[in-house]
Amino acid sequence: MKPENKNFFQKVYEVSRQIPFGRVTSYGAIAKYLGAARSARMVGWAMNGAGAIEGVPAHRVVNRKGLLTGKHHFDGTNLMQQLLENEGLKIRDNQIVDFEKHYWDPAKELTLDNF
DNA sequence: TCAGTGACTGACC
DNA sequence: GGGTCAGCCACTG
Repeated sequence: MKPENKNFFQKVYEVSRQIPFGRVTSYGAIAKYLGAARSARMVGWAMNGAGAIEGVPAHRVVNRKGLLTGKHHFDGTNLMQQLLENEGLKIRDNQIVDFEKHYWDPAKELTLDNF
């Protein structure tokens, strides 16, 4: 099974599922990893449906500034923040504190061999 | 069918 | 150094 055989959305879910506990990544990082760096919006759109899929931690995916731009898509107003705080992350003003330290780059720490 | 919108990003002025 | 613009493509009315 090669990644080319999977839909873009499906690949986004596969990558998201492998985000380590307490780590976060960005939409662009996933998009770039999938070979569609300019389609970060599609990653965000994919996350819109990721909430309905078990095992896909959409709350660990934020924009490249570490800003929780998608928090309103969660049930609770601050559910996304609570989930991140539950993983040891600190949120301040809808933004992840020390985002760089918790940043997880799939292109560096993940290989397509896993697919 | 067409146009508008969106959980983004990089380039340009 | 900040604000603006274009590209990306699926979904909706």
